[in-house]
Amino acid sequence: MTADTIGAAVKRAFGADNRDRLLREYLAGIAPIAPDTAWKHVYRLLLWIDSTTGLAHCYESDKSQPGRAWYERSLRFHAWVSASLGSAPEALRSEIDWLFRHASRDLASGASARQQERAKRQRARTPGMPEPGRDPELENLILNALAPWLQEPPPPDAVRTLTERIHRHTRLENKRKNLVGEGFEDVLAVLIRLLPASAFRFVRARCPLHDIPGFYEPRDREKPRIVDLALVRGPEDRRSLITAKWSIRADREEQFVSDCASYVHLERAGQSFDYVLITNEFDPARLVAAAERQREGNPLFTNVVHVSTDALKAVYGDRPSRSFARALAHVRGGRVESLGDWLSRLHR
DNA sequence: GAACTACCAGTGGGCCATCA
DNA sequence: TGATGGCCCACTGGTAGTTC
Repeated sequence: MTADTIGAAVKRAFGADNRDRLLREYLAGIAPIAPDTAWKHVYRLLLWIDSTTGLAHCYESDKSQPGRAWYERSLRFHAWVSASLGSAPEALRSEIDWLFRHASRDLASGASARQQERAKRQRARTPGMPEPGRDPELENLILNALAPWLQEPPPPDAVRTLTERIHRHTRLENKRKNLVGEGFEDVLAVLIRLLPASAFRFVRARCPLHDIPGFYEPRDREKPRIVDLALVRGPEDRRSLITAKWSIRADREEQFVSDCASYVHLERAGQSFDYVLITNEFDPARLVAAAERQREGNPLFTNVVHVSTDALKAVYGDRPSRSFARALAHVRGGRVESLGDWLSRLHR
């Protein structure tokens, strides 16, 4: 990659080009990937620490606060991930979240001097305006909290620099949402490509449906359907259309059915295909809903794949009740399978 | 070709209703 | 009353179309 292309990538540090560059950097020397270790790479690259609990994120932040039910489950998840990745619980932070940490680094290095110079010229044309980054309420909050330990007020510039950094940190967390969404698809695609003796002849993330062999172009003025991840494998060119969702919400569950109906509608080869859900969702009710969802009397999904069913077992604990027990029954029955098991079967 | 706008699809957060 | 489930929101990057 040339200096120019690195510069272009860093303009969108969380965009597809830079994600691709970072993934190649992370995976250099790792290939081939053993299927049963794929989940470790997914977690090392994408899993993060919830800053409000200090624990690895496995459920919504508000329900994982100390004292609430998911705090104990988050503690178990954090302990399990730490042990499984060979890390101390306190050190897990630096073991995971690789993609976000490196994209953030690129974002900081990409904040160009040229942009700052331009901002200076823009402000010079309209003098007397409030300075960017000033946040008097936040400044007061910090100064009041630290007052007992301060011998004298810090210089205004130092306070402003601190508030700017806090704002930058908050904005960065918002960028994670996009990174986890498309990054999950990217990570799965590269891991599948790096399986040993891969039997796949077609692996593409965010693939237009009509680019997959055996599907029609969109009709009339219909928009092209985009598939999260598409695979074609084996001597009979078996097709797998994969919806990859780090987490699931009820409003997205309806989309699974309509997407599948569109895929069936636009199939032209007259052959069946697999419709697969890959997720890191830990909510048992959502997993059960995905496992049991029907379409025309058959399971909607050919396979329901979780990044780590061992993590699910660890989180749910020894005495699961109600929906937790039901989700575990699907795990034990194989309806919800681990990423490693699914990859092992696929690439044989 | 650059800059801008509108729209889309993805995510987690958070509020609130329901249920056991 | 606390856990759970449903829904909507804000925010992001990507893309297509338009304007200059």
